[in-house]
Amino acid sequence: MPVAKPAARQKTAPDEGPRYWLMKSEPSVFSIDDLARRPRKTTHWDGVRNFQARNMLRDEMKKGDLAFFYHSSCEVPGIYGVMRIAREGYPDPSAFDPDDSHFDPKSDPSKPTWYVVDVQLLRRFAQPVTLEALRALSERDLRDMQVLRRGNRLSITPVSPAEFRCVMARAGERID
DNA sequence: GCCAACGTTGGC
DNA sequence: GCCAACGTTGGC
Repeated sequence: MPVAKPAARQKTAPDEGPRYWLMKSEPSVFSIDDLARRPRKTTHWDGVRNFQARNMLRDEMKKGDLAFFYHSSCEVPGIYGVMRIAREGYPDPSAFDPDDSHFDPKSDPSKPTWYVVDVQLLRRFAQPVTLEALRALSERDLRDMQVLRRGNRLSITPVSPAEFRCVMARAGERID
C-alpha cells in the first residue's frame, strides 16, 4: 500500500481568505475551451492519481479558492485562465467506472482513494501567460513558484497570493 | 521522439 | 526497509 506524504502547506493561516492553486491539464484531453462549453462553465476535476495532489483536492482546497488553468504537454504550455473552486473534495466517480481510463480497481467505494473538486471557469485570458513568460517573470517575482521548479510533476500546486497577483497583472486581467 | 526527473511496484 | 526496474510526466 502506498503511503501518502504530508501535502505541501501554504504559509497562510487557515482563515486568511481565499487561497490560490494551479491545476494542469493536457488540452488534448481536457482544455479550457472544453470547460467553457460545460453547463455553468463547471465540471469536476477528475483523474488525478497522485497522492500528494489527492490530499490537496480532498483536504485543502476550499470553496471560493481560485485556481489557474494550466495547459501542459502542448505547443504553448502556460496559464490560460482562472477558475473558482465551486465544490470541495468528494470521491472521484471515474475511479469506480470500469469503462473509464482512470478506473482504479483498488479503490474501494466505501473508502475512496481518489477525490475531485468542482471548478467553475471565471476568466479565459485574452492572451495566455506562457511558461516562457512565467520563467522570465520568475527571475524577479516568481522565483519560488512551485510549478516552475525543476522536475516538478505535480498536477496541482499551491500558488502564493503574490504569485497570483503577479500572473494576473502579467495577463492584464483582474477578478473583481 | 528524446530524456530527465520523479512516483510506484515488488523482490528480497 | 532497501532499491532496481518500470511507468509517467512534460518540456523541448
